[in-house]
Amino acid sequence: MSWTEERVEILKKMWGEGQSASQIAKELGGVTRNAVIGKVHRLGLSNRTTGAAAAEKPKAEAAPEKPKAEAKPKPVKDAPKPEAKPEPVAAAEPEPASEAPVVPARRQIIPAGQPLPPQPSANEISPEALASVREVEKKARKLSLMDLTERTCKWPIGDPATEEFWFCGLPVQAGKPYCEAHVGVAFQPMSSRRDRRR
DNA sequence: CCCTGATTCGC
DNA sequence: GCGAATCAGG
Repeated sequence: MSWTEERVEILKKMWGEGQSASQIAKELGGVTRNAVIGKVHRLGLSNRTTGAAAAEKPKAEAAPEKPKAEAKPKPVKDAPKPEAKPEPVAAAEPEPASEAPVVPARRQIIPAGQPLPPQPSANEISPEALASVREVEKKARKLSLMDLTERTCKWPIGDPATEEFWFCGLPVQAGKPYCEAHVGVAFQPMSSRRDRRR
């Protein structure tokens, strides 16, 4: 495979979207992530960070010193990875944009945007699934956030505010973000939409 | 061990 | 220009 304009366009687009080199390579096919990264660099569109420092590396090269790699200024902060998430946010306020003259005595608004983990609300989940979940949690690999990958169950266990918190980490079910047991409770049969009495 | 990007260097 | 090998790191 060669870098046709078309393929380069895809590369640029995906890289711009924050896709990883491996993902791009997968998409393009016929190339490895190394090839993608190499191309990215040759195209000069590496630093994906926003206001990344541009000018740098005033490194002087003249001394026949050791070709040992040194000085690797990498201010690149980890960009938030938009992984597959249950998208919690929903309410979209038009916001008249008019500023409030006086701050209300109290704010009754609870800070929204809570990435509340999809905890199994003790709803009507098949007792079977619940059982397997409890079982699975015993076997959880107890992975930290860093250890999560595309193929590790991302089901949170415990309270994030305590030491008692980790992720399941078992092998995920193809495609899904969770292991089989957790997929069972995460994606409900769509039947339990009991209308709440009001 | 899984993954990420960065760099080097023979081709 | 290309990309495998390697490096450095989460």
